[in-house]
Amino acid sequence: MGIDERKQRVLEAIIKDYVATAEPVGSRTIARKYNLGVSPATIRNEMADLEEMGFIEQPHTSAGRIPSQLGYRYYVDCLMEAYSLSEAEETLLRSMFVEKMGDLEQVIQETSKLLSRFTNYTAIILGPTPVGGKLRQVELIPLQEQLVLMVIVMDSGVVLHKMLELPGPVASEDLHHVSYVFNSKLRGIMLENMRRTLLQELYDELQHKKQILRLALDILDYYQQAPQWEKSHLGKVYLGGVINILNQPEFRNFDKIRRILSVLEEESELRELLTDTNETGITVRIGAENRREEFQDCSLITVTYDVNGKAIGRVGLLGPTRMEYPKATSILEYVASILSEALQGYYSR
Amino acid sequence: MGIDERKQRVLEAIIKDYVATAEPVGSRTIARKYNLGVSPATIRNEMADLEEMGFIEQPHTSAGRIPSQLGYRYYVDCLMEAYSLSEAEETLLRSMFVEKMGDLEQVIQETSKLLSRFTNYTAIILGPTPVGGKLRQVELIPLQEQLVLMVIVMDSGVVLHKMLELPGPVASEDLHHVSYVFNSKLRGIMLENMRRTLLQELYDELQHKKQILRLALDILDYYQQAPQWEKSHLGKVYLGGVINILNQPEFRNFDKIRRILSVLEEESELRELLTDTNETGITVRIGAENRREEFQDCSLITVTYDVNGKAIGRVGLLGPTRMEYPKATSILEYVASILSEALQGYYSR
DNA sequence: TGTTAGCACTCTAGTGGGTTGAGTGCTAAA
DNA sequence: TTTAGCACTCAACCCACTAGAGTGCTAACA
Repeated sequence: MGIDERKQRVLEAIIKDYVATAEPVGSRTIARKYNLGVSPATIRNEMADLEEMGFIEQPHTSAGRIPSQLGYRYYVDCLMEAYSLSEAEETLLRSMFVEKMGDLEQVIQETSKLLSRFTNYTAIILGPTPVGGKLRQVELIPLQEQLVLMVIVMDSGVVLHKMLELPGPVASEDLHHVSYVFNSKLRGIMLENMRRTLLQELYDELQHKKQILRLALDILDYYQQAPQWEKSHLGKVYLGGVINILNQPEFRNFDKIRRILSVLEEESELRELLTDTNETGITVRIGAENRREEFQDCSLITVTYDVNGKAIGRVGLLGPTRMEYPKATSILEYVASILSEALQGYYSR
Repeated sequence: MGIDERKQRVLEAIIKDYVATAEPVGSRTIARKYNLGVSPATIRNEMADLEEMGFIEQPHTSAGRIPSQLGYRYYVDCLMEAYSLSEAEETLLRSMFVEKMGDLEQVIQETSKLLSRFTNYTAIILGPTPVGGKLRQVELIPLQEQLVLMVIVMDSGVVLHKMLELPGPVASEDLHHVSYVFNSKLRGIMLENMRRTLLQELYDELQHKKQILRLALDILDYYQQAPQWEKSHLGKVYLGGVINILNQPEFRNFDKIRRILSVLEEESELRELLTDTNETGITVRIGAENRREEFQDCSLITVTYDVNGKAIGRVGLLGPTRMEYPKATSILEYVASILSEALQGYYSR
């Protein structure tokens, strides 16, 4: 049994109606609201077929139908037509977008708010990952005798900082010297290759200055050891509009909300959620397609944003499976594009 | 009508029981569980008095009593005896505390998680405010021809950064020179005095180098203009255990939760919440004592943390008015003290 | 052969009455 | 002043009933 055109239109009608109302859709409703030119009885027959094929389901005998996960998937893959933002919407979005105010972090934070406000879903943005980016500058700033703040600025404008505790007191000039050597060696190197690159060259440069060599090596060791440090290599996660989850009728259930929120509270979970795909374009995860069991009833749409043609992070929208897919994807893509554009400014070309 | 000792004990019993069970407390329960040596009837009389005085109230005629806001206030001020953490608890807390891993931000973030896990309330921490602190180092890092990243490191280890767009292209050496001048002039100056101090001295230093003077002034102007920048002067807000709100039976109500979460989502609201007092010690805000109407049913306990005897931020616990005040305050104070201790390490003395 | 009207059937959600039980206030006795 | 006794109140729960939406099936129709 194939899925002919009329079945498609019935499925589409069911999805559209259910997305709009969050109520199971009956045959009469479809016949009335979406003029397919056939009677409810005929639609009932089609619905029975669609149900058998697994595209829709019935909460209980005397209720209408709701789209199944498979139904949404089919809709997203085959049926849905692209929603194109109107001129007015684009202008509005652009006008709300805060460009180049403050730093990168702020731009992204604001973007997540904007996105959630515009869609009424929850926005999740993975910030630029330092890993893969190139170093621009390293500063070692002495705070106390044995305490140094290491500030690393990436080409992308991402700023990392880490406190280093040195094994012994160090003269300020020595530290300065190490800073200088690091900088002259490191510019343009990838963060993850920092240690390797440096080790090779430090000896040449500093062999006549044992004391400083020792210090430089200590710092590198410190860098290597600290497992916490690695975390900051992964890119921060920004959330916007978590509150919107509470507005979805399907989440009017404390247990569900608790479980979803507990995932949203864990930065590492979110990062995983956004990074478990390598696709560069847009991805749509419907219900159980999300690995996390807490997101059974959620869909997550993500898209990369990029600078100089290279993807550097992901923007996501989390909502119920009953999501406005066409609109959400369009807005998401548009916002990602203006974010890319804005970030372009921060990046050296 | 005074509040004699027996009334106190009845009030205390009601509060303790209600805090533990979240159910209205009846006279029988008190007579049974808290041996005051009198019958339920006597307790009923006392309760009638307490109600008349406004310390307790009745949800409806045939229910027990619950403490009123005034009742909690009296309890916190007069009745409550300090809860002292056991050796074991202190050890456990200390062992879970992550010291000097990574940077300041991470320590505070982890502290908020620790605090919320330990108390089952929501932790809110206001990070160190750059304002009032002293500058340690300023770095101007060129990213593009007209784009400069300004990194400011405070004595406290707080790192601020801001993107500056210059009106025209600038040679890297010039920028370096400005960096150098800034640094030599600024160390030890308070952030908010930066501009004033610099203006006075820049002329002396740079009058022979018109081009660089111009640049330096532009940068200062930029700093002065940008209103967004001011925000980062205020100290970040860290949240932990938002999920715990959902576990309180009094918040099993979507409207309440939505309203509370919407406040928690706004960093500025939280900052206001924590900063609208100047008291240096512990503060307890019960119900409507919190200005925000959304927190009618919440209590917020806050305490300052400090370094070198100077308060630099606040740690707070947000829970229902039915809070375990003695335990919460003790844990909060202890955690604030180990946080202070840990931060001491970051601060130059 | 596909479509449709008609109809019996199913199941949820909502309503209203009755009961239970916890807790109270009042009164009178100890 | 305390306490036992008692009538009273009220939320919460249970249960039966109804209304209504929606279905599947059958038989007639184009």
